[in-house]
Amino acid sequence: MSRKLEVLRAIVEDYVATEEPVGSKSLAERHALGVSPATIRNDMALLEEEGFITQPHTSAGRVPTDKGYRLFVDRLAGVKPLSAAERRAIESFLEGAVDLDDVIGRTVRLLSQITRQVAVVQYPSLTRSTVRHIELVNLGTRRVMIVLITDTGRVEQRILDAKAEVSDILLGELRARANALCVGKRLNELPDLLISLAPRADQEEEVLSSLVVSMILEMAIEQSEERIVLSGTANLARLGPDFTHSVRPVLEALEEQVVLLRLLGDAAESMTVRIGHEHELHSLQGTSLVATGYGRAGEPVGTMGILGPTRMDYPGSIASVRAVAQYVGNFLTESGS
Amino acid sequence: MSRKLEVLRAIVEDYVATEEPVGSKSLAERHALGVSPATIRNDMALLEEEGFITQPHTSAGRVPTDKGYRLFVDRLAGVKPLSAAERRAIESFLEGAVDLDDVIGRTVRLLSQITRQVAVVQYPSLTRSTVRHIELVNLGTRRVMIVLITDTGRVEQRILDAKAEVSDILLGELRARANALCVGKRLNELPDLLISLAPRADQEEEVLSSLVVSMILEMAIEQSEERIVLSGTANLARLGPDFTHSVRPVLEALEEQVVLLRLLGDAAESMTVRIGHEHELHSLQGTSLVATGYGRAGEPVGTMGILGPTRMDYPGSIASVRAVAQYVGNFLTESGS
DNA sequence: CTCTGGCACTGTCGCCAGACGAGTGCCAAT
DNA sequence: ATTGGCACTCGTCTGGCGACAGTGCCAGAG
Repeated sequence: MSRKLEVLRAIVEDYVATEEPVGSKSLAERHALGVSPATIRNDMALLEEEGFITQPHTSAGRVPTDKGYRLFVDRLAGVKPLSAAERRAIESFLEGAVDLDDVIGRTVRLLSQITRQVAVVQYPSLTRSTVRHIELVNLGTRRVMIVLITDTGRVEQRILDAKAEVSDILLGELRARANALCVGKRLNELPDLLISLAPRADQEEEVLSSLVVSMILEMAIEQSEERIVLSGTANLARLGPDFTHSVRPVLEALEEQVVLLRLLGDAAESMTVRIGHEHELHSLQGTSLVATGYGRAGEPVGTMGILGPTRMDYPGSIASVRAVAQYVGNFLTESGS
Repeated sequence: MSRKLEVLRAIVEDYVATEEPVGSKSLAERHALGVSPATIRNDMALLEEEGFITQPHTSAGRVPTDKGYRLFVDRLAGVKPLSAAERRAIESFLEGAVDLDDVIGRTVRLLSQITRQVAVVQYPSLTRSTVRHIELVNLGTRRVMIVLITDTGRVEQRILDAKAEVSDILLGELRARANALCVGKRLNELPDLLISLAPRADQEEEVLSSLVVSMILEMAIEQSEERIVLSGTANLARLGPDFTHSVRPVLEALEEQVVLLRLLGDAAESMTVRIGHEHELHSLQGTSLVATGYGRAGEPVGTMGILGPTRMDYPGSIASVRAVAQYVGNFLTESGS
């Protein structure tokens, strides 16, 4: 690898470590590059011309630009092995998890702890998972509870206000048919399948079943229920006083579920790193996202990742996110089928 | 009311409004106290002796102490009527809420919006509400789903790993008996009631029912499931740069469910205001809590409130929290029974 | 006894000038 | 292509200075 790139890597590493602009002299000292500061200065001048680094003001050290970070993660970042403590934490954090909420909660906390950044975890997406069971419960007083259980352990329920009293027998029939039709199918197939449930001679049943069907569809489709949880927002405040003015917009953005969905939405299956201005939202300019899908091998059901300052430890973050995602994926697959 | 107290009120109001230490002169100008600055200075000296106000440094204006705020909320704070916009927001924010999660989510967002502080809402406590329905669902492959529905709309579910295949008939019997026994009862009565479910001649049923019973009890008792949600943490960053150093510990504290539970735990039924050092946790020293119970009249099922800097608009916050709590309480009562 | 106007005192904040130092860019030499 | 040297640039730190806001105290008036 050319020395110029070696210098860029050194700059990124030092800057991430010290959080201060790095100059040619300290660079020559801390890294065994085998050349003098003057030579490094020449390389740095070139790197600056090409837009990989800048100086905040004349006569200060250099700081990587977003473009510089991009090159770094694409071509220069090696894999950083996890520490023993991290590995241990990952292997034990799911012990004793009782339900899906618990699993997701533990995951997001773990991620924020080991990366010391804001962690973001999307619940297993309803549309990508399959139906394990549909339950209809007669609550009396003209109310029916509908429960939808997916193979990823997610349980969604609604209470339906039927217009008339509901007969248990009728409900049982409906339940049986709904399950026969839907179990094992993906949620996004439901609309087509459920059509055949609707037409039926009996008047009473007609009303009820169409209500039930529409409610199930609502549950399956409604994207707003694509929940995302986050943790570790306190880590944002750690970013030195220079970040203080920008922490508010970031926090505000993070409170919008929609923004989070968009944030993770494009981050498809494989490891995705989005740096600074690569975000659409410009309140997230100073931050980077490291995210990946999780779930069955090659068939992710959701996305998780971390969000931190562009000046972050990419190799470490990538390693952590990947390891956690893999572990959770295995866990869901094992316990889920 | 003595003029001294009038002065204290004026100081609190001005300080909350301007966020700057308030001096005798501006005080005399902005408030029609009918006396000269010199007189006010005398009163202020007394107030300072008694510990209600301090000056940050010798020649600066006065700032209320925690004790001063305490006196203010106890004896001086009038009721501030809600603005028309607030009233409108409160009356419409629950329209179209689909389930309990949704209700709580909307509530916490509303509260943080209108008070511009961090809002905290506790889910209806399981132990205080009553059972509406218990459902047992045979999932096949030796699994049984247990669903517990309360009158507040909360739905709790667990999946039970029965040791053997489960017969539907058996499960139906168990379901019927469990419901006959528990519906309408409070969750904390369940332990006593469920004892009678356990002893039974049949061997197979014996095993299953004891498993089910213990699971139901776990659901009813487990306090860790007393979930609390919060919103509006971005508002913490609004608190000027002087607060910047203290925002991190606060955020950290807020991420601990346990802390939140303790925070709201003591805030019983009626309106509670906890100011600064009155918190046990000293990372919350600079903050105040305004909280109240909500639920059926005189029989709260949960707590909600807001957390902000001690320097906050108490009358406004109290009015908002009270109004929202009342509205949510009504909503739950109406739709819940 | 209470209130008021006057006055001296004190600490903070903003401003400016000067010293310092880190770091650069360029150039001539190897 | 690399290196040492050197002049130059700017940002940061420091100390001093004056303006300012607000106080405490005191003597006098109602």
